[in-house]
Amino acid sequence: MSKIIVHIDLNAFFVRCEEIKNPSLINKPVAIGHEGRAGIVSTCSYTARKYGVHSGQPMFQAKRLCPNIIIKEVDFPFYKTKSKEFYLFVKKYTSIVVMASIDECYCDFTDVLKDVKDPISYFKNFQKELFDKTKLHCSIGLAPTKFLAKMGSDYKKPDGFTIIRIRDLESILYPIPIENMYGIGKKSAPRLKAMGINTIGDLAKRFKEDEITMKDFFGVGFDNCKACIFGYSDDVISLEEEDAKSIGNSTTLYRDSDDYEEIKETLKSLAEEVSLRAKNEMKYGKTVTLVVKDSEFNSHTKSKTLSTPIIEAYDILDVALDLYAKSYQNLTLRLVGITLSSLIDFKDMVVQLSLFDYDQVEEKDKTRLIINEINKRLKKQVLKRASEVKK
DNA sequence: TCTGGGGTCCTAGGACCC
DNA sequence: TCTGGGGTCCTAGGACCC
Repeated sequence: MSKIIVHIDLNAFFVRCEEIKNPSLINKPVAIGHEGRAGIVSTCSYTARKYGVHSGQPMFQAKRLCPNIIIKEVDFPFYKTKSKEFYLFVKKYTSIVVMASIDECYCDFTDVLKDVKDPISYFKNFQKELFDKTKLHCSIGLAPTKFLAKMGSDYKKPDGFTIIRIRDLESILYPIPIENMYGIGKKSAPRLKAMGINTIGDLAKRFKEDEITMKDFFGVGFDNCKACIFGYSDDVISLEEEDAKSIGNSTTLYRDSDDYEEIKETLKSLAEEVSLRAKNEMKYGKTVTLVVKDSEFNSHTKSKTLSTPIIEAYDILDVALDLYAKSYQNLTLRLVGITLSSLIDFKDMVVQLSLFDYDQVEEKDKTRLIINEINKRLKKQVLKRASEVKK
């Protein structure tokens, strides 16, 4: 028996949130993003899309295409609140829900739909109720796998509902252009097209006829890709929280720069931000990566893995400055970023430390553990205060 | 004024150990 | 002194997604 996997996507989510805050924006061309240097469109309204505005576009281009466009700054705290409302709403329907990002989730409806005669009216009602309760719009995909459910929710927007069963692969999935397939990006799509593969159906055909070429193209992703397009890929919604693998912060400089002091100041605040987040998540990290973009927009990374995990801003900054001095002193930079990875949980750090004779632990490490504990308690207090204020 | 910022996963080469 | 194969870790880069 195949499962019933549902993918729910909140349509033009950021824009919709802004419309909820300010209903006069409804039916207007709206773009979310910032207007400064290097500003790009994060999301835009369906009205703006009619002018050719789309996400990822430089803001000045959006303004050129649509001079009346209304630009709103990203308001993450509010979007997170609405996202949480959405999650709790879905949770009332099925306990098996996992948010895949701020505006989409995967759910398992296998048990829930057992006795439902008419899933179409069931989900139409779901959409209506979601709108009544949260004022959010959504598209829904229902299928036996996560991949097909995702393709389903993308099939008709906004407010769409699409079922893709195995017997619908030919009629629904296969006509879809290859560039719209989840997992095929702007590098792979042209390469596939050059091979005469223009739709997912073409890809399926090629998988049947010429497995050798497909293995060569997809490498380790071959099995999964094949499973996706023939309808037997992953259908497990795991409720276990995945631990973050890295914590990073980057910023485009006010202007391209090779000025050591200016870059040092920027790196300092990036290191502070990374350190703060690492402390909030109770994670130490062993690897520091310095990310830069040069004035030609090429990305470069340099990383260093330490024997001792670190969390303090000055430690992170030390490594980042060292990497900078070694490799990028003479480069004019457009963007700089710092990422902390090879993360180790705070509680595992304590275990690691206790493996040593405690007297041998350096005084500064003891201090750090105490600082961390204080941060943890402070954070709890802040959250408590915040929830009290809300009430 | 050309092109953000947050991530994950994969590849490939080199160092090093057994 | 020469030979080789497996495994792990580190580093740099790149594709992709939201």
